[in-house]
Amino acid sequence: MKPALIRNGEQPGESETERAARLIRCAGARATPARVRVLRLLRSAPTALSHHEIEQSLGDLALDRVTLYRVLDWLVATGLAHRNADTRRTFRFSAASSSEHSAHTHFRCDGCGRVFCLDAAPPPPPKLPEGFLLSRIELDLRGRCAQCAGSAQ
Amino acid sequence: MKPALIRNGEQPGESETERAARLIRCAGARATPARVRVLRLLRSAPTALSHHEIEQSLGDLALDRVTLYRVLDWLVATGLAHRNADTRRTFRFSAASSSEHSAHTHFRCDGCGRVFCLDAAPPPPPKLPEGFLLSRIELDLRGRCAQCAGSAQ
DNA sequence: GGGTATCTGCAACTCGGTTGCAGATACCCG
DNA sequence: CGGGTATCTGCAACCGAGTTGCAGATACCC
Ligand SMILES: [Mn+2]
Ligand SMILES: [Mn+2]
Ligand SMILES: [Zn+2]
Ligand SMILES: [Zn+2]
Repeated sequence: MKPALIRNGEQPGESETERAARLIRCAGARATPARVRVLRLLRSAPTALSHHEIEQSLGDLALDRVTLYRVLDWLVATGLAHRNADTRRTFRFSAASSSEHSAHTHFRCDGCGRVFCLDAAPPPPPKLPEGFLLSRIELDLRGRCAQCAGSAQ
Repeated sequence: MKPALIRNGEQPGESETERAARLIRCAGARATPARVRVLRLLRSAPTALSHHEIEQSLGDLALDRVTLYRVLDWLVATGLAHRNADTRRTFRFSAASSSEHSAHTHFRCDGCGRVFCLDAAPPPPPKLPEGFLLSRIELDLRGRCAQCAGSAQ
């Protein structure tokens, strides 16, 4: 609708869609509807989303299954998103935020498999065996989320 | 070969095989060769093992694929082993040791996917959102193991 | 607007894990 | 020690998440 006259850099007045498109072009790729929709969704999600949840959330705007996988892979490869396997061994994706890049705290629900990002203080880096290279510290809490703890056992 | 005269409790002179069999019977199940072999292997492994690695390690004593899955599931259900998904979304299994039951530190290699158990100090329990139930704290270090850091990038 | 490298959609595939069921066997009991 | 039975094993078929190859579409440079 509204023509995007902006080219680059922070734009306080831009919509979330415009912002997602700009981030994608800055990463050196075409701002296709598929990429824009997925990145916008990830950036507004409160928890890390699975491929299936993303498909659901896109509703009638849904992409082909494979295209969604490729979009997600590309977002991860460029660093615009993170990927990790949840307790049920499916990948979950979250938008990379500038504040979070080396340490992070997650709560993983053993009931529903969801992953919640918590703003807890990252633990101090420990000593590693000789030759090991550390790139990321994650504090991983496991148990049951409020919803799953409330219902059955 | 040697008849197992022991019934229960710690037995300093017993072999690793006898010890595994006793642990299984104490958990209320039959000490079948399949269970004994797998538990013995897990208890002697320095890292958490994948289903495939276990199959390989058993060599000519290998079980049916499905039986191995069921043995592993049973070990996890009784608490004799732990299961977690590695960075490549495959499950890895490790013997439960008495010293480790609520907090644990792992190093996950992004190169080969292996999981190393480290004896690092467990972080202090953080505060959770209302209604969340905590069962396990795990400090999760990610990067490259000595072997993978040594070779290609 | 047109040309082209990039992207999308479809079909077919791989891989880790699960389910159902019929035949084997560890262990309880005498 | 055997025999009976609940438990365990092996096979075949299945499932869902993720990947690959390729032909047709399209964002973006000009
Ligand atoms: Mn996160
Ligand atoms: Mn461990
Ligand atoms: Zn839950
Ligand atoms: Zn490695």
